[in-house]
Amino acid sequence: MQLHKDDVLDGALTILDTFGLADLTMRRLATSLHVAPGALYWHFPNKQALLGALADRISARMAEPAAATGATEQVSELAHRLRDALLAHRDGAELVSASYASRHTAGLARERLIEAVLGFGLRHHEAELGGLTLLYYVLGHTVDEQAGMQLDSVGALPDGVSPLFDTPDATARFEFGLRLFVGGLISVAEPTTGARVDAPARNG
Amino acid sequence: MQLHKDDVLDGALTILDTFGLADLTMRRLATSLHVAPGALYWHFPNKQALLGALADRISARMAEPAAATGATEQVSELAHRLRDALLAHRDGAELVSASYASRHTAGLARERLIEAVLGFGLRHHEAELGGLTLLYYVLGHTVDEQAGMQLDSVGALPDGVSPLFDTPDATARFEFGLRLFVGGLISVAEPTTGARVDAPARNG
DNA sequence: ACCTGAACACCGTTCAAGT
DNA sequence: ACCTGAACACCGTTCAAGT
Repeated sequence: MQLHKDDVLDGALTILDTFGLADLTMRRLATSLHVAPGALYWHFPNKQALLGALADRISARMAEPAAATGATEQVSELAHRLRDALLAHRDGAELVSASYASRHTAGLARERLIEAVLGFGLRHHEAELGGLTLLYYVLGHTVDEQAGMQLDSVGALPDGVSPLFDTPDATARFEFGLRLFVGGLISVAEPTTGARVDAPARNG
Repeated sequence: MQLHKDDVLDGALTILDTFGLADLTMRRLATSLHVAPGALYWHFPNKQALLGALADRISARMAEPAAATGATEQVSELAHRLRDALLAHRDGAELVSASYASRHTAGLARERLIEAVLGFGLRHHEAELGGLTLLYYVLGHTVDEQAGMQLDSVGALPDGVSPLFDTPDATARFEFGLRLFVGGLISVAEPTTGARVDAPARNG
């Protein structure tokens, strides 16, 4: 049986979900696929590239543009979609975050977020920066949230004290940052002196 | 000659600046200090703790509260101070970011940022979330910026094409995110219907 | 084209034993 | 109290050689 790129990624995702990112090693992955470690290097040039491809798979649902109509709703929809995608896999946030930092990702989420930010009436250049800012927020928040879950589940925290990471309001906390971001976008979008459709006036 | 915690951190910082985070290994560090690898484990329980202490040293200048008077100015001052501290050492952003994620840091920057956000009139709980949001932004942006610098200097990019990371306007890009954030803080701080001193009205 | 075998040059961590 | 020696159980990557 021939080994394909997708088989490798399937195996990698299984190890990730079962044992976590620290245990996702080339040797372990090779063993689980019943091949020699060197075999993986025919399909991927190195481990970073493999992890990047895995990050892209985890972020796959970011390929679709936002369905909502308003700019605020689109931003919110995409941010939630990304967070949900990251939370769907053990260490998903850490993996995708690291892949973005090392530039071994296609950057689907980034593209989509920038598109949505464009809906606030910013120019290209500023929408790019705004989209990146949102990406940093979603990744940072979700890495933190997921790290907290791990600590909780491993019992590293004193009994009953999950100070920041009670799962009930993790979503509410996430949404606060989203409102903050949207408020910022609105304030940055409108020209210093009035004259925009639905947005309030700002003083310099 | 006795080995002290601070000697270990000095050595670690030298390796970090000279060779980067990937080459900062316990064995290499031990060699540079003329001790056996095991010696390090008398001073630090494990590598993560050592890196956390190093992150705290890099962030040391965040101990001092902001000197500026306005809330906006304080946030800006602290954000710049943190970014500057991270950029002062090779892979500084990556190291501090990882240490925050793994909770092996004292969280000086976090505390200071939350304090400054409090100046916008938010309640405790919201100021904490706002401070974290700002922390995510500064870390995310600076990791990205520093990673770009690395790629540039290693010549991994086609000649003359430093698409996002021309050092000239990296600071300007950073400040755009800051304005975005401050705008968001203002919009979140003011009660839904008018009645705040210097801030504009928002429609729900 | 795709993979194995075997090596190269490393890791972090532990722990008895020394001083 | 502080450190060495030596081991344990791993890593990522390369590459001649096989099919």
